[in-house]
Parts: sequence; structure tokens; C-alpha cells
Amino acid sequence: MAQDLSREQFELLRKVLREKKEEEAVQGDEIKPRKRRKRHGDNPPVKVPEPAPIEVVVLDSSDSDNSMSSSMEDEDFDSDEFEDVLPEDESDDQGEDDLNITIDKVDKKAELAAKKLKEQQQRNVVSHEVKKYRKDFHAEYLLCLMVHGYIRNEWLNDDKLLNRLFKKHIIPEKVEKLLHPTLDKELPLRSTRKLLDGLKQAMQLWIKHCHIIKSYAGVGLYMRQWDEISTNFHNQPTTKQQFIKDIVRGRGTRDILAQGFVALLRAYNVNARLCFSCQPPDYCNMKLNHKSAQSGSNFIDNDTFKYPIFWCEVWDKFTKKWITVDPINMETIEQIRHVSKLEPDSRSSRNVMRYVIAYDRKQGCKDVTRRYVKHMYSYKFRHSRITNDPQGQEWYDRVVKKLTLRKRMKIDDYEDVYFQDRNETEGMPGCLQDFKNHPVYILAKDIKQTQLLKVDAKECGFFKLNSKKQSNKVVKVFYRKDIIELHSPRQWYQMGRVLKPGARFKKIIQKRGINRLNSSSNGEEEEDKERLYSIDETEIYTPPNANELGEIKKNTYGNIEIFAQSMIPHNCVLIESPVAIKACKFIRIEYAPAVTSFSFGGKKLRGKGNVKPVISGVVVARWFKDAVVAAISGIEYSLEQDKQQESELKSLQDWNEMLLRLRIKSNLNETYGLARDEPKKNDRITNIHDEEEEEQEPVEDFQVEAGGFFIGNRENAGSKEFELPPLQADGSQEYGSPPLQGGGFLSHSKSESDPSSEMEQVNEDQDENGHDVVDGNTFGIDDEYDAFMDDITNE
DNA sequence: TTGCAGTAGATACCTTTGTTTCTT
DNA sequence: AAAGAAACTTTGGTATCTACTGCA
Repeated sequence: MAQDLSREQFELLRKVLREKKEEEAVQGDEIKPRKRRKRHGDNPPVKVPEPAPIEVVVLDSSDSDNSMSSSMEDEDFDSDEFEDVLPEDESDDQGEDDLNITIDKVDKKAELAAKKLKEQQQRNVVSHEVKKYRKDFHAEYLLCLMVHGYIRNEWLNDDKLLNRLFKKHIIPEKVEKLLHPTLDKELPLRSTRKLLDGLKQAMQLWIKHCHIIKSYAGVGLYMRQWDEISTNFHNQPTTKQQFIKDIVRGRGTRDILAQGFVALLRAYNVNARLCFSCQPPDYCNMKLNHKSAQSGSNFIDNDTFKYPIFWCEVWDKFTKKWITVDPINMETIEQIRHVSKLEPDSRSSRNVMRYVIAYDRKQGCKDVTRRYVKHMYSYKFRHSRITNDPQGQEWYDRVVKKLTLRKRMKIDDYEDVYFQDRNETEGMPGCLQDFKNHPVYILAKDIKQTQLLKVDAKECGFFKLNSKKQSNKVVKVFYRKDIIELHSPRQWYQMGRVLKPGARFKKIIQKRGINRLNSSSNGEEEEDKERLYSIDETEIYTPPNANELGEIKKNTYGNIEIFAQSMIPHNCVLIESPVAIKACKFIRIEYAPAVTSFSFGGKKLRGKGNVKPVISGVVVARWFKDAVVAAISGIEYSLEQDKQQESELKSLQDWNEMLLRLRIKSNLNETYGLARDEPKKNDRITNIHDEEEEEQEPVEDFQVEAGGFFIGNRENAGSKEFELPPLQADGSQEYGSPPLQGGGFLSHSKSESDPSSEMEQVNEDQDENGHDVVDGNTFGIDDEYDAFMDDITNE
């Protein structure tokens, strides 16, 4: 059987090769129309086009005129080359000008890209991708720093370290007593005073103890610029052992010595915590070129290490507040009310205080930035933190929670009260920009179309513009809590709410988006207005329950919309699975396809018809749940099996094809010897064809087998092309496994077909026999075979 | 020199259930 | 022959963002 098959296919191959040669001989002219006929179905390939483009030209701009006429010429003369270069893009336009237009497109694309790049460079703003990358990098860097702080804090809790520090008797008994003052009932402040005294003396003793201060490698943990990210000047990794040794001996960088002070206090049973100001690179900085890099002098200046990265906080149980101690850098102790000495200059490019994390001795981790930053509501500060967008906030909270191993304590409550107080006393922003998205205040002019001021709201102050031009201009300032958010009924429904009976709209605005256009074309004036309602005018939508048969009320499109949990009928469940509908049909129960969102077309393809509901599953009555889930898993299982079978089949086909190729090759060699020159080869093939009759059936088999193989290969290549640089982990998976089968085989079979040793032998034979045939033939046929296969797969 | 308002220019957002033609 | 896939469609106003500039 296999033998026969190969024979048939072998004949087919010869036939096709012959045809191809003929076509080539007759010139590309013939190939073209043939292809076109296929693509455009009924339209005959006639050479009518000549007048047509001219007419179009009159209508269109003069540019297209040129391109069209030139395209005609191109096609006539160099068609073959273009065919090879751009085989697939032809179907774009009608007939003749297609080739050239495709090329123009490519040119334009490249031109546009180049132009964009140039513009970016001129504007000194990085591309969108880089922006995203910087933000991700910022978050990752921050995570690493926070974990670093966590580990250091763990080390500081080590008994061995604490014991050794204690045994060193750095702190005399007198001072130790001060660190643990008793409550002075008459004047609690006196107790705090004692504590502060004790801390001061302990700090001085510690400073004395720290006799060797090493310098940082590079900038240490201070902030790096984006162009320094790849430069390798990290601190040398420290082992725990080394760390303990260094602290006990009082040597190390400022960071380690500051950490050592925390350990010292802990050794004397003081509730001290380690503060760490994390300095991930600034993702708000979108500049392409940094001034620092240009000037170079900015690398490390005198003030760079003035403010600490690590310091210490001590709990004062009398005032219920934390006392800040910076033993190494500033050598200060402070009880912070509104301003801290530790907050660096806002212009600093090396130390931007955005995330101050405190790690306590009970394995607690807390963001205490509030204590140290004066203007946390300033635009710049809010934007420089990853918590600026809700997603980032969620991420950040999760990280902090993961690093906190203890339960919440009373101390946390006291601290939160303090933070709350600080928030409230921060006051009104000093500049216009800081009012943007300010959580407390809003300028009258910034109230949006879809927002409304409460009726009884009064301005809480005025803001005077700083510029000279409008020095007289004074703007009203309101509390943001006096603003009501308004939404259209549809928007409310999207949130699972509907209008209350008798609801009255609060405001009418112009409709937005594509609806505006549609309704205005109707000519009715009312239609392009949108009525907005406040949340008070709405209530949670409760859908009707399914009846005993499990019938669910559907909308006019035959499905049910689930945008919120509450939109699922009470006695029903939502089951999300791509095969859920199939499963329901299979077990013949009542169900409703669930629309959970809408998909909008790509960036440019915004149109009426481009909005499509996303049906992510079904809603079924509660009592059907188990059955549906079981059916789904059954279907998924069988699909999985099908898939596996398919892939097995495919690899078998691949093997089959490889063997086939080998057989064809050896058949050719055996039967006809080895041919050298192209013309001779041609002759032979034509002759062969004359001898044999054509057979149709094998064609299909052949195509199927070959097709699978090459398509696999092609897909693989495609996915590679469109992959972004490996920012995302997903990308790499696509390269990997299954499609590679094809590629592997291809190269393999090729290398099999030209093993040099074989060829050499053959050559020798030929020389002896006096034949003028050489290895070139095998190559040639193989190549043509490839081309032929390519053609088949293309069509 | 510094901080600010204002600027340009790019970009994001909003939207929220087709129709026709070709292929399998 | 029916079902399903693919092609076609290609707004525009408002808000936001960011580096830069000129002014005081």
C-alpha cells in the first residue's frame, strides 16, 4: 500500500513540477491572472483595468494616480519577484494596482514608525511600551526592597545577635533604666522625657560603638535613574553570619549600623522597629534622556547620602506615639507632629521618599510614609506611588499583608488615629496642579459634566492663582464629599442597579460616543440627550427567579445579563465555561446564556457593529448546577482527548511526509540517476509526464499530509513575528512546544537529504561513469518541491 | 535659581447585541 | 444546504498626561 501511494505521489510530483516549469517558461503573465481568477471568483481576469484606474484617478487625489500607473508597469515587468516577496497581501484591493499599493503601505508604515520615533526623541518622551515597562519594573523593584527589609528585620530579631549585643554591655544600667521609665502619674510627659533621654544616650553610645563606617558600593540603596538600572553597582550580598558579626563589632555601611541600633534597643527589650525608605526608580519619569546622564556630575554629590535610608522608631507608651531615631545619618531624635527632618528635599534625584516601611519586632510590616512626608496629597507624591491607581493599591496592600505575620494590635489603632489626624491637617494645596484628583478638595472648575454639587454645599475656601497674569483670579474650592456622581440608566444597569419608580433625573447632557451620531441622524433633538441620575434615585436590581421547570427570564436577545453578583436570580447559579451552552444542550435543561461583558473592536475599528456581547457561560437553576458541571467536565475531557489524538495524528503525518520525501528522493536517484543541469532535468521531467497518465485521487491525500505539516511551521513563524520583547512571561510559552514539531521536521528532512558523505560517493560514481550529472539535481528538486508545497499551502 | 501656570501634542476614554460574503 | 467564519465597518468630544517654557 505504502509503496503504491508513494508511486502515485511521485508521479504527481513530476506532473506538478512539469507544469510549473511550463508556466515559468511562458512568463509570469500567465500565473497572475490565474491566481486572480481564483480569488475574485466570478470576475474574469480581463485586461479591462486600463480605463478604470483613470476614472478613479479623477476622483481621487493625484498621488494615487502615480502609484497606480507605476504599479501597472511593475506588474508587467517584475511580477515574479513581487510574487515571491509578497505572496499573501494581494487580496486587498481590486486587480491591478494591488501589488504596488501593498508596497506603498509597507513603505508608509516604516516611514510612520520612523517619524514617530523621531518625534519621540524630539519630545524626549519614551514610548508607550517603555512606560508600561518602567511601571512594572518599579513595582518589582519595590517588592524586592520590601522583602529585603523584611529579611533584615528577621535577622535583627535573631536571639544570637541580641544576646551578643547584650553581653557587650554597650548600654550601662543607668541608661537602661531610662529606657524603661515608670509611669509618672502626675506628669506623664516626664516619663516620655526620660525615655527620650535614654534614647539619646543610647544613640551616642551606639555612635561610639560604630567605629568603622564603610562607604556604599555605588549609590547603595538610594534611588537610581533609569539609565543606571543596568549598571552593576549593587551592595555585596551579606550573609546573616557576617551581618551579625559586623553589628557586634560595630562596622559596616550606614544602613547596617542603623539596623544594628534597632537590634541594640531590642536587646534591651525596647519596642523598636526598623524603618526603611524604599527607593525604587521613578516611573513618573518618562524622559528618554536623563540630564544626570549627560552632565555626569550628578552621580554622587555631597548631599546624596545626607538623609537616611534605614532608621529606627521607638514606641512611647505614654504618649501613644512612635519616636523617630536616626542614629547614624542625622543623629537626631524627633517626635514628629507635622514635619520630619528626615524628609529629603523634593528636588533630590537620589532620595525620593515614597514608601517608608516599618518592620516591628513581632513581624509586623506597615507603611508609615504618612509620618515623614509633609504633603502626601500633593500631585507629585500621589502620582509617584504605585498606589495611585486602584490596581496598584490592591497589589501594594497585598504585599504589605503578606509581609505582616502578626495580628493587628492596639498600637496600630493609635498609629492610624495619628495618620488620620495628619491627613486632615494637611490643608489645602498650594498650587493648581495639586488640586487634580485631590481626595479632599475640588476646584469649582474641575467639577465634571457627570458630577453635581450638592444643593446645600458651600465653598470651603478660595484659591488664588499664583501667576501674575491672573493674580486677581480667585477660584472657589469645595469639599469633594459634596460632589454627587451621576450616571445614565444604562450605566447604572451596568453596575447592577435600576431606577426607582418615579425617579427624577438630576441633569441632562449630550450623549457621548457613537450613540450621539446615530441619534442625531434621526433628526430628533431629544434623542442625543442623556438623562443622568444619582445613586439615590436607583436601587439594586433583583431579577425574577426561575420557575419550577428552571425557566429563566431572558431579554430580547435571548440571554441574561450578569454584570454584578446581584443580577443572578436568587435560585440560580452562574456557570462560566466556554462549553457551558453545549453542556446544557446536551443534558437538555433550561438555561440562559450569560452576557457578562462586551467586547469592543480594536483600536481603530470603532463602529456600531463592532460591539459584541461576551457570553462567558450560562445561568441555570440551582438544582441543575451539579449536572451542568459534570457535563462540562465530561465535554472538556473529550475535547482534550480529541486534541491529543489530533496532535498524535499530526506528528504521524509529519513522519509520513519525511519518509515520503526520502523515498521520492531515492526513487528519483535510482530510476533516473543523478541529473546535473537544469535544462536536462526539465527535459526528463517532461518526458516522464508524457509517459504517464494523470491521476487525481492522490492529490488530496498529498495535500492533506503536506498541508498539516507546513501550516504548523508557518504558524510558528507567525507567532514569533508578532511577539513583543519578552516583558511578559506568556510570550515565551508560545514559542515553545507544539508547533515546533513541524519546524523540526523540515530542517531535519533537509539535512537528511544532503548528507555530504552520500553526495561525495555519488560524485565519485558519476565521475567514473562519465555522466555529467551532479548533486545539484537533488537539491533542485527538493527546492522546487518545497516551493510547490508552499504554493499548495498558500492556496 | 525656583516654583508655578500655561502650553502643545499625544493618548485614553466613552461606547454596550450588524450585515454581507465566503468557506466548509 | 446550512452553518459558521471572515471581512467590512474606520466618530469625535472630553479628559488626562507629560515635558517643556516663560514668567516673576
